[in-house]
Amino acid sequence: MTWLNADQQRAWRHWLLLSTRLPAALNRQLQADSDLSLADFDVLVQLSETADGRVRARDLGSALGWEKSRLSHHVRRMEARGLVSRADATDDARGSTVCLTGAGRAAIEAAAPAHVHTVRELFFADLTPAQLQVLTELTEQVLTRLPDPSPR
Amino acid sequence: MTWLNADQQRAWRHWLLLSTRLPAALNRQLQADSDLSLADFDVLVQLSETADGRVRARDLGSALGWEKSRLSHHVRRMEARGLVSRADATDDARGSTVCLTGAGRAAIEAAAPAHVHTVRELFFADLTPAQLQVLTELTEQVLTRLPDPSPR
DNA sequence: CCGGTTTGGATGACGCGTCAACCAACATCG
DNA sequence: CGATGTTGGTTGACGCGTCATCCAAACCGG
Repeated sequence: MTWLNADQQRAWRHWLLLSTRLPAALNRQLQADSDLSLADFDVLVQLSETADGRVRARDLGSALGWEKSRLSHHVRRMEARGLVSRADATDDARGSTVCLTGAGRAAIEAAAPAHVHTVRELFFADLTPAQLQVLTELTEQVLTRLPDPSPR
Repeated sequence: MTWLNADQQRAWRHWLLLSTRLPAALNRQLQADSDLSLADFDVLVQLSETADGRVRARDLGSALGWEKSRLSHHVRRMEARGLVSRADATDDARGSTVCLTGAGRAAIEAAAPAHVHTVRELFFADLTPAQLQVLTELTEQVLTRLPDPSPR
């Protein structure tokens, strides 16, 4: 069996560290400043990008790359906090539609500036265009090799 | 306020996706093949790298970059499964020492080959040396800018 | 030596993410 | 039409990670 070589190990440990700490740092900032989680933010972004602030749950899930169970749990919690509401889909009696509430819209509008600022500051601040390009290629390349998350 | 430009957005979304899906994929593989989580694996690696398979809890926590509360919870769960045991530290009456059990050693030895193979396959397979170097620089660069996780 | 602070660790509560199971509404094809 | 899938969504259980809180031992200044 071949273990990773020294360079790979170094890259791998740093990657693992970064891919846990960066989201954690963003979460803390969002939570402290706006009482939202990163996942809340992602949901609100999707909803606020549509004209009427309503998205079919199925489409929301696939846009976010979430399992339907995860989406269901999360939307339930967000609904309890008044950020979104749920309605039945018009064209499919099984379906469900997630709707952005006024409070939800207010929350993301209040949260976005500071969040974007933090992302820029923590991640993009010192990245050269060359690094950015390599990063983009690299992530896309690895993502294509990942097994598709099976819709459970 | 300046939102991210198109390149940055693309890189950012891919990054976010990858930094959740790659660990998830590894977790699934480890779980399915060896009934271990990625976190279990990390703990076992640390323990198995010492001569006697014992590490002071404090040191284990800082080696992993974990909060002490997280470590405490995790070790408790691993202890319940027989992978590690706990003992009092000899030199400090407050201290606690985490010890690798026979079952723990067997578990990591059984899990390592397939796990390493998956990491290589999913992440390093098609990475060029140039990409690897940029990735290493980039992660180190960003990590230094991250606020230190306060030892709670 | 005594009082205050720091350190090492445990615990309970709570939000998050996955898995397994379930159910009702479509779809398909005999 | 009816049997047999498939799709959209929910729920419960459980492991994970953070926060807040607590406690005892160790350290440190006067």
